[in-house]
Amino acid sequence: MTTNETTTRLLDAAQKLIQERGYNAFSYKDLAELVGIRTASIHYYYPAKTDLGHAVMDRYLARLELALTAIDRTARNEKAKLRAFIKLYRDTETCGAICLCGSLASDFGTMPPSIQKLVVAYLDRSEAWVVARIVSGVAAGEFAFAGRAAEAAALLLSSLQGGLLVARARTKPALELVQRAFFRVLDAA
Amino acid sequence: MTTNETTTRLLDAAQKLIQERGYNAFSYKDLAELVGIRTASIHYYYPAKTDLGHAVMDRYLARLELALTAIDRTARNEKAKLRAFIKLYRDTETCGAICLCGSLASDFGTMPPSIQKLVVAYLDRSEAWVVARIVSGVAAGEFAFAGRAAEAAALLLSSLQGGLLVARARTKPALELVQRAFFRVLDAA
DNA sequence: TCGTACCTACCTATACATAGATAGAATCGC
DNA sequence: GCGATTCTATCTATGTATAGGTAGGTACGA
Repeated sequence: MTTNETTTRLLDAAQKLIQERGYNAFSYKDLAELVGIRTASIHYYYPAKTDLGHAVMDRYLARLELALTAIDRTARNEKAKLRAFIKLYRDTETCGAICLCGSLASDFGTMPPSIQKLVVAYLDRSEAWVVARIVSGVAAGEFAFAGRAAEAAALLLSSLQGGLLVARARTKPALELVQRAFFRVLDAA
Repeated sequence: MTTNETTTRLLDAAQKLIQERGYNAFSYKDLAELVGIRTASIHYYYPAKTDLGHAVMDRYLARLELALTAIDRTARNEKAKLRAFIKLYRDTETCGAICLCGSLASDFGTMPPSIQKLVVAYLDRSEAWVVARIVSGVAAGEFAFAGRAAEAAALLLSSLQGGLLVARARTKPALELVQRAFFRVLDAA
């Protein structure tokens, strides 16, 4: 197997494990079994577990950027953009997973600072993007929302993260309801 | 020390550790150091770690019931009740902690079924209570909210759980904004 | 003197990690 | 173009720390 293939499979499997079980609840053994190599071989690519966690989060952040760019390019208005953003979370919900960032945020205190920074960056970036969409949507007369954009953005981000958490525990979707209620906020004066 | 004192201190410390680090990220050693006894002594009270987790969550659920009863008794209207409910989470936020239930939900897949059931019970109970408050508030003409109560309840619960997660990672309060935005939903027609 | 509340000492399993080996691919000097 | 060398990707074997858990002992108050 080439380095590239193996690292991709390692990152994929690690991300899956973190989202399903949490960073502190998976071991190199679990990961090795999933990928089909020995634990020692994982250390060849990622000397320490934190290196692996860092790489997973790094890629996740890069993918967020790609996704936001794609949404900005294709969606025809701000509401459609926000809907597409929410869809990213709803797809995660369908898999019975939570957001990688939410999972790491929940283990936040036990994470090395380098990973903490990436988690914060992910949240900050998401929030800034949502705020921009709302501000722009209000300016365009698309939303009647009269409050501060930061309020609505905090509500959306929090409820998406929390919605995944709640939905997984109860094996009952939450984000459809969350989405509906959220757009009421924006549409109401 | 009496059994009662020690169990209380064990439960307090365990809850703190779960809320701050997560169930899989604390050990009997950590707990023993916090309480000032030996790890073996913890086994005297809680033979297995799952017994301890179960007991912590059990108490948390009982306390929720007490809190809801107290709120129902003292708050003068539905809006005040919801505000008091949110205050429970805002107090947690102040401590830099997340909800015990949210922490366990994040480790959900690795938890024994007996604890999973308690987590689900906590969420179900909270949701049912919030739904009842909204329905009642709408009936009393206190809220203009025209949607399904389940929508707003899902939004509130999710955003409270997620808000704690997000706030802790960024050491920047989120629930005040969440609260403001949430009441816009109820107050808008 | 009996049970409660703790202790010391220990066990087994597993975690992350390192050392050193090897088969095969790639590269370099001549 | 070919042998020597070096690199890649993986292995086995092992180390060290820590996890949860057990066995059996002890001090002390009712």
